[in-house]
Formats: sequence, structure tokens, C-alpha cells
Amino acid sequence: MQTNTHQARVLRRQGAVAVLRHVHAHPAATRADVIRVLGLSSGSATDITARLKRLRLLDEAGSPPTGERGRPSPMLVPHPDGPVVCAVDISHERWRISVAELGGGVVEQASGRHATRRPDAVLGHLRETVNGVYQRYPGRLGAVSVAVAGTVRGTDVVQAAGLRWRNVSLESLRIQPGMPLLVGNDATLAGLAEARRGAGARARVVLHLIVAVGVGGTLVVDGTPVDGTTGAGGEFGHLPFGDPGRSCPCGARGCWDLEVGGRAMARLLGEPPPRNPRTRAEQVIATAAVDPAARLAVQATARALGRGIGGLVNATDPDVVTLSGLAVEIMQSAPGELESSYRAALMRFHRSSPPALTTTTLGSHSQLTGAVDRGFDAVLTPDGLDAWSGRAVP
Amino acid sequence: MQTNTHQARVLRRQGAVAVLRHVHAHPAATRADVIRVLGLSSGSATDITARLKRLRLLDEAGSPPTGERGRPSPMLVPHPDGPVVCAVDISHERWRISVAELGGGVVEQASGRHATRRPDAVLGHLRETVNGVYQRYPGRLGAVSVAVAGTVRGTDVVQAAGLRWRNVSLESLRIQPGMPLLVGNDATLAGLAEARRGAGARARVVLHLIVAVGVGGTLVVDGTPVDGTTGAGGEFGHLPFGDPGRSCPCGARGCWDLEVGGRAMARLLGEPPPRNPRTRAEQVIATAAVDPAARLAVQATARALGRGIGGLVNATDPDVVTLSGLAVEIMQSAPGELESSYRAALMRFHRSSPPALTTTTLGSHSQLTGAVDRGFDAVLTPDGLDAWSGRAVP
DNA sequence: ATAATATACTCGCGATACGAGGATAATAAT
DNA sequence: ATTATTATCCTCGTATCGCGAGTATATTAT
Repeated sequence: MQTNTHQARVLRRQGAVAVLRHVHAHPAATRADVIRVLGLSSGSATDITARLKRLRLLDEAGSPPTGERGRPSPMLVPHPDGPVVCAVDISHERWRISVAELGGGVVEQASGRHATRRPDAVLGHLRETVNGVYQRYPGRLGAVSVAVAGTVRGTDVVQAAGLRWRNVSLESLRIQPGMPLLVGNDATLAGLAEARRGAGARARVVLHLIVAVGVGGTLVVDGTPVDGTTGAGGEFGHLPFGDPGRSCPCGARGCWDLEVGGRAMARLLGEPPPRNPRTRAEQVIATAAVDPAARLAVQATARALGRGIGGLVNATDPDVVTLSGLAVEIMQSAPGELESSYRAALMRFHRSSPPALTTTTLGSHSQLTGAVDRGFDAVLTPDGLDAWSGRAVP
Repeated sequence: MQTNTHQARVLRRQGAVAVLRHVHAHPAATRADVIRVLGLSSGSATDITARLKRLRLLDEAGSPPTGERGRPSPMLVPHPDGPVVCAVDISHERWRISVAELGGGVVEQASGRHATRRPDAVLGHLRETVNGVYQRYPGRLGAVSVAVAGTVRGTDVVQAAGLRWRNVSLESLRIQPGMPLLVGNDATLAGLAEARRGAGARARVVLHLIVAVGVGGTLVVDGTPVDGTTGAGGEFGHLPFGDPGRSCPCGARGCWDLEVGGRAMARLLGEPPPRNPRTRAEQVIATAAVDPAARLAVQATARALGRGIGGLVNATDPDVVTLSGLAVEIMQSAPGELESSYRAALMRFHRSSPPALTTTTLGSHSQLTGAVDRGFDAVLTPDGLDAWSGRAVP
């Protein structure tokens, strides 16, 4: 009892939290690295790591020989009994779950197709699976973090066109009262991952854009997504960059969404709206090499994409733009159109050194990676660590 | 020497900084308020305030009787010899300077017209004036913070159409090497002020928009403007919400700027581009009550404004939208058009409770207020306070 | 071996904040 | 007026945290 109050206090201060956050962000860090980056004294480092080891948050492992002089510094690695985060990705047709430890290393993974899209069925099954994780890692689950292909508000999904969901609460995934449950848009979380661990890792301000059915993404500033009060931000696809005459399923008109992606390509080819816009877009891009009509459609899409990106760069002034999803394929298929329309849409002063358009380096796992990171953001706080040390067996 | 190292350390910790920041943000705060908000113990509060008084950062003043029971809590007020910030506003035709103390209270003010717009003349004169402040407040000037009507990058003005400036460095306003010099876009800083002390004071995410010649503003999240890597963000006027056929002086096409404000109104009235778009817009709005053509022009502008705001709300998900400059007059002149086009541009899920469109409560001082706040943000940090206690006479 | 280098550990100290107990200044009740 | 109630402030002992100086340790270079 006394010891517990003791422990619960042990982590309130900055140092220990800062060390944990740094180790999470830089999984291969040694103690000496951490000292340098955080400006700690070697004595503090000894003290802090000792306490974090005692609390089963960190462990030390002999580093591989570096070939340099001096006493080698041990690597700070996640403790084998340390906290884990359960990340869930719910997309139109599939679900994925991964369990990750500090640093983001995945210790377990599962995935499957939705048997049906009915919210209660999907969520019931996911709750089962998450609960299995909760049981399999007794006392170790620190947060459940969900990425959804839809618009999110708090822990609710207000709309998810692909899933045909409207106002679905994900509260049932909160296995334990008081455990952090984080819900985010999948594009937002992919952007978070890309900004922290992918193509934007060295940048302070990253604009991430993903084209799937429409356009989504986020602006990530200093590792934090700018996603609004309710988490519904980043709906760049519903900026009115397009023809005001066209109405969008979202309820507005002239949305950028309608100019980019499968629906736009089908329209440009004189086809009816495709049942699966994403698939249709991939087909069109694939045939663009040989089919002039398809090529023109892809080029027009690339121009609409580039123009919007340019405008967003004017508005947000990022270091770098990271592209994902169909945007990558569009960029590969029509690089000239994309780049030139992007530059033409920039304000003049940006043109001497415009933010680079880069492609994702994380691929299809970025949503889950982002969800894991957001989960650990919630765990690696003074309060979160208090909860952990309270939960820990003495 | 020893005493100085002593003092310099005295403020490194969170408590004192947190108290100062809270007092700055809430000028009428009493000690008891601060204790409650920051969760300090009464002992810590005594200790911290005593040290801050000794360092001439804070002073205490008897509160006016509240009529409530209990021992009255003294107000924490800026120390009469405490730090001041010099805020400078450079607009197209005028300059303004104000000297403010902790909490934002203005202790001195000056303004005038530019004799010429030549950068060296304008800056030479401002440097003189700022230097006068530096002399008049010996050892007390903590930062110089500038608001400019132009696009800013670091401490450079990359373009300011109204001033006809291109790539002008403001470094000459750094009176003393090492003293913080902060340069920001005037719309960004006005938004900061509005978000912290104006119409957005209670909100976490504030979208501030100002229409002058074009559209500017910022998104302010948790009191911090989202202004990009170089501070050039917030150029919402150069999002391509408009007709792609029209080219903008900024170098891009279809900018929102061209659909809102004096240029747009003149075009809608079949006039050539006005020399002073802002003045022309005010005239058109003034005559809208009696002149149907003017009314139609204002209404079209209001629709373009509302549509863009809706798109930005989709993308940024703010708690509230604050409007300033011409936008206020447009809103008053054509409230129906603005509101309905705003709502029509929102994604459906926003429509049940859309973020309110509110008008500025700070008026024309918001740029300077924002600059003051940004200056104190630089002063009220551990490093800034170290510098202060080092500068202070022992 | 011995030197050089980088890092880790030990330990005493100063800075910070907490919290319990007492003092103080206002209003409310008698 | 006097006493009670309430909210706050002050004093002081204690615990935590991180620093820094000195010492120990593990590696590479000569």
C-alpha cells in the first residue's frame, strides 16, 4: 500500500516520461543517445532507467558492437512484461488487429473479412478479439486504439460510406472501464505514422494525403495531427476545389473528392458511377499505358490532385507532402501533370523551393502503426504511467 | 555570481512558469484561482509567488471585496518593473507600436503613417522607435514581436502586396543580439488574439478568417496558431475555391481571394479592378441597402465566402469560426446568403450543430494584441525567464 | 600490456513541491 | 460587540528529482 503510493509518485516527473517517449519514438536508442537528446546527467539516467526497469516499462539489452571506442551503451528495449497497445483497423471490407509493445514492435497480428457489415456484428466480433488480447496479456493492455475508414467524432463513427455506417458508437471496444479508447480516422492515423516514422520523419510539418475512394489525410505538426475538436478534421476531400455544379454524397457541392479517384475517372470516360471506385481507378490507371482515353482520364485526375495539393500547401505551409493510396499510382502514371499543376497552384514565393511530393514508405500498415502510436501517446503520460504502476503486481 | 546562478535556476521548474503563463492569460486572477486551476498546494503558491516577486515578475494587489466569506485572496498583477514586450504592426499605410506588460496591459502606444513605403525607410524609423522603447524600459524589454500585412517566412517578409515589399528582412528590428524577434502575419496574429482573448476564448479549435484585400486567417489549436514550418501558413485566400479561369496576382489560378472582397465586387459590377479594393468593397456594401446591383454583388461575395468557410470547416473541424475585417460587414449586409451557403457547403454530419460564425470582439487592435501574446510566449519559458533573471539587477 | 575514450555507477546536495497545522481576514449569526 | 464560519495564507518538516563530481568499467587503439 505504502509502496504503491510510492511507486505511483515515482513517475510523476518529466524525466521518466521523456525517456519513455524518446525510446518509443526511436526504438534502437541506447542510454547514451537518450542522455544526449534529453540533456540528462548520467546520474539521472541511471536512476531513471533503474526505476523504469523496476516498474517493468523498460529493459536493457547489450548493444551490438559499434566498433567505436569507449564503454558500450546498452540499448533501451521494451520490457518483456511491459505495456502493450491493441490497434484495430476497420476498413470497408476487412478488419485488422495488431498488438504492439513500446517502440511499436508488433507482437501479434490478426485480420479477416467482415462476415457482414452490420455494426453490431462487426463490433461484436472485434470486441471478442480485443477481449482475447486483454486476457492473453494480463495487466498489460494499456490502450485500445482504433482506425476507421470513416468520419470520426470522439469515439463515434458519424459516417462511413464504405461500411454503410451512420452514427455508430465504438464504446463497446472499451474492454475495461477507464482504459483509454481512442478512435481516429484511418487516413489521419496513417498520416500520423507517416509523419513520425515514415516519409516525414525528419520534418516538423507534414501534409499527408491519401486517395482511396476520395481524398483524406491530415496535417501533422510536431508529431500531432491537426484533427479538430472532435477528430473529424482532415476531410480535405470535401473542400470545394471542384465544379460547383456537381453534388457530392456528403451533402455539399463541388467537392475535391469528385475530381480525384475512381468516380472522376469513370465520369471522364463517360461511364456510370462505378460500384467500387477504388478498383475502377486501379483498372483505369493500369490501362493508361496503352489506352489513350484512360491516359487522358488519369492525367485530368492528376491535374485536379496537383491543383488541390498546391492550394493546401499555400494554406498550411508544410515541409513535405506525403502521398499514399491511389495518389501514389496517379503520381507514377502521370508525374508531369501532377507536378506541373501542383507548382502552378502554388503562390509564387513557394515556387523556388516547393515542399517535395513524396510517396509513403510505410505502405499498407500505416493505419495500424498510427493507431499504435496514438495508443502509446495515451499510455506514456504521467497519468497513464500512474495507472500502469497501480495496475502492476508488486 | 553565485547568487545569479542560484536565481537562474530558481525558475527552471514548471510551477513558476505555469503560474506566470496563467496570470498572463487571465489578468484578473487571484492567488486562490491560480492554486485551483494549476492544482498547486497553498505552500507551493506562497513559495512561488514570493520568488516571482523577488525577481520582479509579479506583484500582489489587494482584491476588491468580493462579498464572499473567507480571507480575501490577493490579485496577481504585473510587477511595476517587470518585463515588457514591444509589439509592432506594419500595415499597408500605417504602423503601430505598443508596449505591453504581463497580462497584455498596454503601457504605451504610438502610431503613424508611413512617410514612404521603402523598406529601409519604414524599418529605419521603426527601429528608432523600438530603440526608444528599449532605452525607456532599461533591462525590461523581453521581446520584439511584429505583425505584418504580408506573407512571412521566419523573420522575413517574402511578399507584401500592399506595401510592395518582396523579400524584406526585419532583422534590423532586433535591437539587441539574443533578444527574441518574432515576426508573424497580421491575420495570423489577429487570429491568435481572437482565439485567446476574443470570440474564441472558450474554444479549443478556432478558425479565424479576415477579409481585407483578400482572405487570410489561421487555425488556432489550443492557443497555438497552425502556421506552418516557416510561418507562411494561413493563406486561405489562395485555396482554389474559385473559377480556375481567373488568374491571381499570387501566381496561381482560381484563388478564393478573387471571389471575395473588393476585386470580386468590382468585377461583378462590371468595373475595372479598383485601386483600393478594400475601400471599394466598403463603398459597395454601404450602397447595397439602396442599390440592387450592389446588393447582388455583395450577396454573390457572401455566397463565395460562405462556401469556402464550409469547406474549411470540413477540413479543420473547429469549435467556432471568428470573422473579422470585411467579413463582418458582409455578414451584416447579407446574413442569409452567408449562412445558407455556409451550411450548404458543410458535410451532412456537421449540419446538426455547425460551428457558429461569430464576429470579432477585439476589433482593430487584435493584430497588436496577438503580437504581444506571441512576445510573451517567448518570454514566459524557462529559458526566457533565465534570461530575465540574468538581466535583472541584483 | 598500456593508453585513450566513452559510458555507467555512487553519493551528496540543492531545488521543488506537498501537506499538516496554525494564523489571518473577511462575512454571518447571535 | 462578540463569536462562529469560511476561505485563504504562512511556516515548516519531509520526500522526490535531477545535477555534478568523483570513481569504476568496458571497449578500441597503440
